[in-house]
Amino acid sequence: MEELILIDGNSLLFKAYYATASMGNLMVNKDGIPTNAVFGFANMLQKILERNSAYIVVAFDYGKKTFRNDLLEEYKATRKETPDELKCQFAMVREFLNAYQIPYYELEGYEGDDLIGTLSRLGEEDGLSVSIFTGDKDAFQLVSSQTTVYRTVKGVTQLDVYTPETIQEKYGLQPDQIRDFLGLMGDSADNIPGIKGVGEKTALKLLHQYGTVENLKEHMDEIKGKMGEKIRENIDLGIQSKKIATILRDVPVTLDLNQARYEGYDFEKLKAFYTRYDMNSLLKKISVESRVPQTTQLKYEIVEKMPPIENDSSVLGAIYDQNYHKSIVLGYALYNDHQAYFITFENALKDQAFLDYLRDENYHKYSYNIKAQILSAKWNGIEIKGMDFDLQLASYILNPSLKDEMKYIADYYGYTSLQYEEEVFGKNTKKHIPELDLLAKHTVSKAKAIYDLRSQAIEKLKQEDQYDLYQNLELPVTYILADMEYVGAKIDVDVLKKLEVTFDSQIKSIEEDIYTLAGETFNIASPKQLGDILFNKLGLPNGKKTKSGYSTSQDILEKIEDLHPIVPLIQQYRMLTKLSSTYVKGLQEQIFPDGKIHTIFNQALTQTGRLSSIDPNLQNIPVRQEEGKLIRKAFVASHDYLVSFDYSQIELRILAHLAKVKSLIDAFHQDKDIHTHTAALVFKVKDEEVTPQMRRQAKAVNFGIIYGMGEFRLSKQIGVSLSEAREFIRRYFEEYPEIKQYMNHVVEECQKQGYVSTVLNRKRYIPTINDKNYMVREQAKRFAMNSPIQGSGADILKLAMIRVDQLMKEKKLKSQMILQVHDELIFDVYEDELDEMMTIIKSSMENAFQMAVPLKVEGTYASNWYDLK
DNA sequence: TGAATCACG
DNA sequence: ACGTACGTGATTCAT
Repeated sequence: MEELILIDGNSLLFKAYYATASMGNLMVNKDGIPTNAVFGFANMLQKILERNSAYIVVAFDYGKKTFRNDLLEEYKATRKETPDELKCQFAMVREFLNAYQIPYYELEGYEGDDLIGTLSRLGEEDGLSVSIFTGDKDAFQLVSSQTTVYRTVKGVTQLDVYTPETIQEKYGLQPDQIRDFLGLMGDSADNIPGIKGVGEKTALKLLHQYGTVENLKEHMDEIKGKMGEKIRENIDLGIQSKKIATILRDVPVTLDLNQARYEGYDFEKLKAFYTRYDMNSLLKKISVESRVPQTTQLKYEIVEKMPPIENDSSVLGAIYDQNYHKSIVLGYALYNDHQAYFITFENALKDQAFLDYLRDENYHKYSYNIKAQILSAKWNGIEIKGMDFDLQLASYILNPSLKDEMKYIADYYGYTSLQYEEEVFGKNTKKHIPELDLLAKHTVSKAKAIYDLRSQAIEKLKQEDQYDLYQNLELPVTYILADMEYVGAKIDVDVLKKLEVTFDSQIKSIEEDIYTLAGETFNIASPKQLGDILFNKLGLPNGKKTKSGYSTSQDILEKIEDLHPIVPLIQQYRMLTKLSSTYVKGLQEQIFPDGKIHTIFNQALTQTGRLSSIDPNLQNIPVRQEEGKLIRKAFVASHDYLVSFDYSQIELRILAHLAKVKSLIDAFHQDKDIHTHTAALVFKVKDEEVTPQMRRQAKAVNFGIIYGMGEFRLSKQIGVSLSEAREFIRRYFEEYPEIKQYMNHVVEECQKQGYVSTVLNRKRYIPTINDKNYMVREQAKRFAMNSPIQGSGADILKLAMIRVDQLMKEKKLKSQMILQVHDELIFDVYEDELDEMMTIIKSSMENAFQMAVPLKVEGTYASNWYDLK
């Protein structure tokens, strides 16, 4: 069925305007003309056009007076005057639509709603499926089996879908009862009275019983009590309000389908428009699009048995749950230049030829998030080999800020025919398995996108000199991570159970003490209630950081911990509940039937190239305090020993290398304690004369420098005055002048080329580096200074992982790498391989990357993680 | 859904 | 005058 798109121009323009205007600074072009509403509207239109619909029309209101004012004089009387900044954009949007060659209708005395009501009726009669885009609830009354309403939720970026089913679900009403609903409730924005005292809840109750306002009038004498009185008094207002809320469907407009057919924009006109109004992101989009051939209708087949696959293809499993270790796989899509199929998972399992194909590494397979593909298949009994192109990883390397969704990724390459996952699967409570046809179409579309975009991605990687990083670093790492996740970390659940008992009894006892000291019981976990007790009731000096009340965070509590015995108790309570809920209880819930925890390492998320770990996060298991560290006793070897190696001071070494800091490089070559060395320089004393206090302060600066810290933060961190901190930093840069030079240089580089890069040419784009806002700009500078350091650290550990893995394979060792924690690798090792593993890991890590300073590692083995120190 | 808090490197 | 150190994830409360 062909689709007719109807857009409520006024409604969307208003929404787009207020969505961004409320944030303070209005977007304007270089002549100072406000453009925010049209920009929002244009963005939304581009998204709508991705649906490749046949027909499209935009409707506008026209004239101040409509028939509704005849019914009710005060209709919309309380509306504030439209701001001038928006008024001028109504003309602008018409200009925009002309460039897009999209017709718009307006008719004196009618609102856009009424035009849409009429056009949707005409569209339905012509056998079209109709989609209405608006910000108003009123349009729900137009919904039918043929007509769907898409309503903007937040700003104009997100859309809620309304079908007869969703309206039934949400309100328990038929679409045409929406008129009665609005009539009864009234609408303060439009100044429609409704029946006083009847709100959403009551209106729905009445309609569920009486169906319409008119029928309610018939039966209103049956209604008892105050409610009955009110209804009898005001029923005529209700009936009139309904009339006003009713969208007309027979205004004198005609729908000329030939005129409404969308045949693409006028490139030159649109380019001129975007240029004039400084809408550069949109301009870029159409410039890219115009080079991409228009996608033709996707042809594919849903098969019960996969035909023989002749060429390299993209293969994509539809993984339903976010956690692919536990998820079902709904089916597989396969796409190459002359084959396009979808097979359900059930049928795939029975299709021996297809299983053989998947297992055959000689067939190259392209995909998206290979690790998830391999593991979801593996847990469900299917082996995949030869999957050697990953669009997710390639795109992440090209730009780590890209959102991890195929739709967005494809858009980045100017390939715009995909749908959002949410559109297909729904979200939150509405998440569901779509019908086979829809699922197949969506999955095959994505497989096609992978296939079509592969050469573009590879080309771009080569162009950016990042192909090596992708092919020889990230891709090997993804297979290693897949193995690590699948092997998992063995847990001794008894350790956790015992800790749970201990912690919970301590929590209980502390809880009682806190209530006694406070003189009342309250929710200690509620910062709001806690703040009230501490700062109002007990009158403690509030290190008051008002945003939505008092801050009760650790650093505030530390300042007042000696002033009242309740404070240390709260600190204890915080620590113990954190440990109990996040770790002791949380980890137990994550143990698989094999007695292990299988985390997911996200390889395409961080802005710097680090991994992240989720479900559960095994990169933040407590270690700094003894109580928390006990959790680590639960992580045990599944073979004989756990082995851990970590880099010593890797980020400072990288800084020394990148900035060519002579004094630092020398110190590292002499294997000096780097914080002591720094302290000696800054305080101008001999190494032996450095006090612990001096070393502590120097350490804070060393770290702070890596993060781009300012004097304010330093003074707070080490407890000195602002001027002392300033002097400290001055001395620091005096001793390490290359660091200052380097930092300036990185920032300048970033300002010039828009990104910073690591030792392996991993890039991070920082578009705010030239922002007009001081704060934003300063933050961008800190990103620029820190990212090459943190990112190079990530590069180096990944190199080490590849080296270790390769050596282990060469020597056919059965021990396994299981975890990575940013500068540390953890292995599950067999006793008879222990010595060899210790040697291999140490040398692999130390020799992972050649720098002006040596890389130093420290390693230990033990039977559990706690004893690895 | 977002803010506050706190766990890690 | 302003606001103040990088990168993450999980839990809880409150809207």
